[in-house]
Amino acid sequence: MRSVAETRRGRPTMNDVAATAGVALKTVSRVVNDEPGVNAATAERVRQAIELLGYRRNDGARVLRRGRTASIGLIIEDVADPFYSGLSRAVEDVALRNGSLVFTGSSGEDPQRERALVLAFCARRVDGLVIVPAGYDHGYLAPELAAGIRAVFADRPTGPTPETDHPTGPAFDIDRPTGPTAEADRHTGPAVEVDTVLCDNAGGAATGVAHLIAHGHRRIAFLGDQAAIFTAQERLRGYRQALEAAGLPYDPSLVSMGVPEQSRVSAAVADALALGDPPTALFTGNGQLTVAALRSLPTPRPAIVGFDDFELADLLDPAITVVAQDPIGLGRTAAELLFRRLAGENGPVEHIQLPTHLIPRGSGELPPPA
Amino acid sequence: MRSVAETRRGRPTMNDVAATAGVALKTVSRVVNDEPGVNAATAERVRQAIELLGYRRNDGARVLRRGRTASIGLIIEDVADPFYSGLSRAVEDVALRNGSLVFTGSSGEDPQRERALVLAFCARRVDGLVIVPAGYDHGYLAPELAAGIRAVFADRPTGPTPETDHPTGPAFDIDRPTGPTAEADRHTGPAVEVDTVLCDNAGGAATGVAHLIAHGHRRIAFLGDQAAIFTAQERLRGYRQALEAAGLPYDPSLVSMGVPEQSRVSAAVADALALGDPPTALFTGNGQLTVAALRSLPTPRPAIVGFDDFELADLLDPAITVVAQDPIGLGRTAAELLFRRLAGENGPVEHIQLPTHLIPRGSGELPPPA
DNA sequence: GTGAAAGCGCTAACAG
DNA sequence: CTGTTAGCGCTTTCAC
Repeated sequence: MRSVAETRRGRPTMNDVAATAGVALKTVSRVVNDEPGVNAATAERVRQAIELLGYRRNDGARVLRRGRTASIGLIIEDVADPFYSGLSRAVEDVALRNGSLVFTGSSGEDPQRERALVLAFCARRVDGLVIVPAGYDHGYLAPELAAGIRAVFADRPTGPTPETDHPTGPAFDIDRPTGPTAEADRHTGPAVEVDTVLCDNAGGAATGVAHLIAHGHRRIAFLGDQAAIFTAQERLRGYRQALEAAGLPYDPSLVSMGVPEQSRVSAAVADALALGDPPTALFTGNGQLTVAALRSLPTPRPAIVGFDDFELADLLDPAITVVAQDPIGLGRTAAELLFRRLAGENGPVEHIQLPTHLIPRGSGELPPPA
Repeated sequence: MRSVAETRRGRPTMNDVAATAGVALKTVSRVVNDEPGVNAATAERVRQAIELLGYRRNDGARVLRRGRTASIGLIIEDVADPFYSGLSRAVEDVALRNGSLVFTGSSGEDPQRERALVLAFCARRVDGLVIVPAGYDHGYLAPELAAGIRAVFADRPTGPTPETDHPTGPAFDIDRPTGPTAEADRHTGPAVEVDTVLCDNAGGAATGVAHLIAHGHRRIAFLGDQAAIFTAQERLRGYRQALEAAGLPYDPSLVSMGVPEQSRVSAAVADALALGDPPTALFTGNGQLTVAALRSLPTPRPAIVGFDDFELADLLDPAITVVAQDPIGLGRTAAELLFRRLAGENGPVEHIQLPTHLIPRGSGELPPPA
């Protein structure tokens, strides 16, 4: 046995500390982990050796022995998106409160990358996962779940895409079917049953559209995210529900689904306004789309209501009426559910839905042009 | 030796796979790691066993054996702040490209939490760290650095705060000395020498203030973040440089440093405008402060230039002139430097400075009232 | 109170 | 091409 850490390369180990303090390995372990049953003087000697050597416990080795890693994985679409960064922060806070560290990864709406990240996290033996899924097929999760890794889906569910239930019909801008979400991602593995925390996408969108209808609009354009994304589908569904409830026809030429890029949005807006019977109001399906639409619309802008609140919505002129969801609540709820599961709560699978609320600020209360 | 995984609790191990496939442990290891020198048929048999058992390599054990964890830690102030979320995403992308995973933690400007997070990451034996420091004293890092963990500081440096070199004097709003950054955080440990990537805070602020001066302003208020924060100090320094270069006096009653909360900012703005000789223009020290100031200022707003670009700055009326820094560039540069270090590049400590640039949009070109 | 031995799941270094 | 042995740094079990 080597006497002092100097001899070794790399970090000092418990063995080094033990040798320096002149005690057995196990005693060091007891001190490091605050286990009872160590003589105060001995403990002090050990602490000095720890200080001297700059020893720090190797949690990797500890984990290997104990099983639990005290870390969770978080997969979102993009940390840089304010919606997900709020969610992230909430998850992180809950994790910290539960003594857990967080691995974060951005899928960028790519199911392959989502899968790779999840599996990488699982290989690190995270205790659990909070996933905002990019794809629908999570068969790859089955062995992990079977092995005891807990997962909670946030913002979007897993399972068969409801897409086919709500055909969007021809749109005034063609959706790109080439997005990464579109390929090879339908039911190729066993379905997984997991806890889910969503917000009321359809209800929120219906509320927003009904608000425009209440202010006299009868032709309302809908600008949505890629049709393959669950929330985009649900919000479109809400739009249709609101129209139907008001006895208004559904006109596919008023609907555009696709990537939330400025160029696409500008084109979609231009196309809509060029229609023979143009819309007098616009409902946008998420924060990015709202902002992009604002950049595209001629001034004075027509009436607009957006899904998602965003910073400065209140400072624009007119201020922007939005259907706000609660990304922090979403993250917190999902993470808390995860930690309850990890703590041993083994009830049936939960599906939680969070409410949205309309914030009237001006842009949604504009009347149609006379 | 147990024959099949069924007998065991938890996940199957290489041993289980070996038993199932009827080969030795090492052969499984070779297959799992794509090492050469395995008979195709044998490899296939192993792969089938892997599939059958749902085996997934335990990277924790692998790490224990190999030393490198293929993970890095990222400590920022708050993921939910757009500046840091952009930086995060950039770090994450570089890490992914280098086959590494990212632990993320938000310090919330609390040096204690920063320290706790860093040490937790180190206990997990991350290979390296990208740190946006909340405090100045990083003596606690010394043993980790000595043990071979590499660290790069981003956005802010370590070491003695330059605060005393640039006294702010009395301010029109009193800075809260109670912030977590203020306490017990000065030079209590050995100084550490680490790579640093900053942006040109002083130069950027000077450019912004000079821009206002060029448009005829002679009394310009400065609204900064907490005086203990490096970037806040540097930007104030730039403000003073610009005044000096223009032969304008420095008037402490025009300067307010403190937390970027709406209530404080509103009070600061009100106080400034209530002065006998009020400012005709405002320079704000970061994105949060700019937004809070916009909410506080009477309309029509006086001239304003903000440090940091922000979404929708171009959509306000007038659009907001800003000194833009590049959070993505900051994150990318820091992460790339870190991975170069991890790859063995052992040159002298680097201190990289990234440029800022002025984006004139209208608010900074307003003349003083006649 | 303290310690010795075994082993978590894997890879490195050698055999065969 | 395949297998055996040792041991990464720690915790667990049980003996002293």
